[in-house]
Amino acid sequence: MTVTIKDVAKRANVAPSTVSRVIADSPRISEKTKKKVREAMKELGYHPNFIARSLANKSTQVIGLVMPSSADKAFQNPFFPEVIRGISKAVHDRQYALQLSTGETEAEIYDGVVHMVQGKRVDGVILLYSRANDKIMAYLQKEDVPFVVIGKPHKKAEEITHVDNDNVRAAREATEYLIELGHERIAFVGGNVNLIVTMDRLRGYEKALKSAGLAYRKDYIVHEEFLKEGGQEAMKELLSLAEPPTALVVADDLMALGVLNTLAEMGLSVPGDVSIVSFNNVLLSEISRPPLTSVDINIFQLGFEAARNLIQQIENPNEPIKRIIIPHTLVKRFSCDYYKAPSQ
Amino acid sequence: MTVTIKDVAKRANVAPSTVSRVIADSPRISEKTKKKVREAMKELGYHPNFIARSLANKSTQVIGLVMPSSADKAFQNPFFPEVIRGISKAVHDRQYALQLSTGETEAEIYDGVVHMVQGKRVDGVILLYSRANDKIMAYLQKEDVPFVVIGKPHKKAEEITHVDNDNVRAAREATEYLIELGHERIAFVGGNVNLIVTMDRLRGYEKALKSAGLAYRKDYIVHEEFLKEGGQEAMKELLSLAEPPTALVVADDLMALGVLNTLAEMGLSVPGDVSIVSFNNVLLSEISRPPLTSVDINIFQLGFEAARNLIQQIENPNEPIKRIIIPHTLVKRFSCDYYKAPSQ
DNA sequence: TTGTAGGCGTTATCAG
DNA sequence: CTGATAACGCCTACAA
Repeated sequence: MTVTIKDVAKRANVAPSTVSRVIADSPRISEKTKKKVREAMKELGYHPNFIARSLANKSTQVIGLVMPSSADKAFQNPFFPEVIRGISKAVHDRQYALQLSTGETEAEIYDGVVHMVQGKRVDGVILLYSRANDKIMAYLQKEDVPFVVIGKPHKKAEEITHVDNDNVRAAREATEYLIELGHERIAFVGGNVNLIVTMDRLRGYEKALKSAGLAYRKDYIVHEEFLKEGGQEAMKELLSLAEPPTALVVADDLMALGVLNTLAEMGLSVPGDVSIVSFNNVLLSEISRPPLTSVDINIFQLGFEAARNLIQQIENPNEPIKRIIIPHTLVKRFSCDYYKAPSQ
Repeated sequence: MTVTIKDVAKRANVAPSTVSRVIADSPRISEKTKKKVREAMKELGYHPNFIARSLANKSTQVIGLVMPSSADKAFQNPFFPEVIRGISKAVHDRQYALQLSTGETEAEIYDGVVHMVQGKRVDGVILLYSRANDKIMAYLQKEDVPFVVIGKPHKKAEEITHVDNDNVRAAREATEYLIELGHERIAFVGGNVNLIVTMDRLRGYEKALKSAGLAYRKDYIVHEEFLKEGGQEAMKELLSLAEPPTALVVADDLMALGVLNTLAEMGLSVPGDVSIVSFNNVLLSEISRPPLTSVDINIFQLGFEAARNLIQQIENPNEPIKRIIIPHTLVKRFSCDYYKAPSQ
């Protein structure tokens, strides 16, 4: 039925092993036979069987991708298509394939990962998120599976290859930008508290306040997820304080969109009444109203480097642990303005 | 190194084939030996090797997913995470894995698909989009690979299993809703003209106009992609007509978001000056300003059914061709209002 | 009910 | 430079 290496071998009057070598483009085969074999392959319409190769090789040329729980609204974040685009790019040239984790709940996803790892379906794994006490990460580490995480591991970051932004600095700079504009009452609107990226950005925000000599107020820190039902409450509370903030540092663009709309509903204008700076600089930030000032974290690059380094790690077992920091830049649009003292 | 079926066999004092049968839960093995073998598996930490199984079986339990070109902004559409969520759900229970097509350009993606099909890496394929003259679809058909498309195939739809909405009807109903509100000057803002879904929705729009006795005007049809640089131009032109439309049927929520912002920039209010109804009802439509009236097309279900049917097709070779229509419903929010004659 | 043996399509190790 | 031959880990007749 399917044409195999043997058929090609017969057709070209050589041994199967020779055909195999031609496929691998071994330098120890004469150009003449190579040509002969290649012709036979063409004529028969031969295509190597990856599965058989994998079995013999103990290498699948497949990389597993682990997304956060799809039950989570975070799944809808445009961050993911974009990292995947980067990963896909890096992976395509080197002939690797991508396999996606499946399942809705955390438990299901965990099982899925165990399955694809134990079943030897993948050579390595990329974790597309990083949060505190992640079972999957612990598992991968225990099993000594090649993997890289996008984001900073919660613990033992120096033992795990990861690709990240300097989120502390990014957040500090974003906050400093607002300070430069004259704002003194700046609030922080974070996402899921378990995500390391949230923690880091919060720390950067803190640092900026501190070095500017501004007070760090607990009531200025909000961690609701604005995309959830009723998530607007915390936002409303924040702006009903006796001394409401005049500027917000928002965890990411999708959340910023939610914030933008809550503000509009409350009759507050951006950047007129409140300035906003957010993160990620996805498509959304351009087409929002007003277009968002956002920290571009080079999502594509995050994915690209993660994949590139994972492949290196797979192909070279004693590749050292690495920490790769992708640069960021503040993209100024129209969601920030100078602080204006309220006209009494 | 790795523990195989043989190791388990020795440990349990049975033949490898017996172990194999236990894995498959063959009814022709006594409960007693089953238990014995299972204990041995546990003790040794055995996990079946999927690759080896695939080779022997000629079945990989993997489904390939083909996304549109990631060079395309369409890639950022929240439609995709959501279909994938549905697919993932359907696939997880039945122990199938998902493989993603890689590559940026169309040519790269085509190559990728050929690779994964010829390399026997997948048992079947789901096409996550449908457009006119798609090389990939033609290829899959020619090679007789089990596949299903999400959306309606351009040609020979009766020969290809597909999962779709009745987009013609959906668009007609959406348009009729605007007509009921008193609108007579209704424009259509479509996405990529090559996508079948765009064509169908345009047809539905046309039908609604026709049966309401309203004129179908060419200058009311716009097909720019609003997410592109300069895509707002067509929009502006549309609204600068001598008789500008008072309502818009917009291809999908993401585009609607862009339209919303272009309108705001032009100083037009929604739904005050212009009413908008769009499609897909993704998260975005809830958090946009105003929240969008949108046709819910049950994206999750589209993915779920596609996967379910593909698996049936894979496991039962003479499964008939099917056309599955997922129901839709108009979700009314705040982007539509009654037509108000302009105060002279 | 269970064991034996051959095969799935490649690659790798030896010879030559 | 090329050819046998034995794996890779599992499945499935066919036997027993």
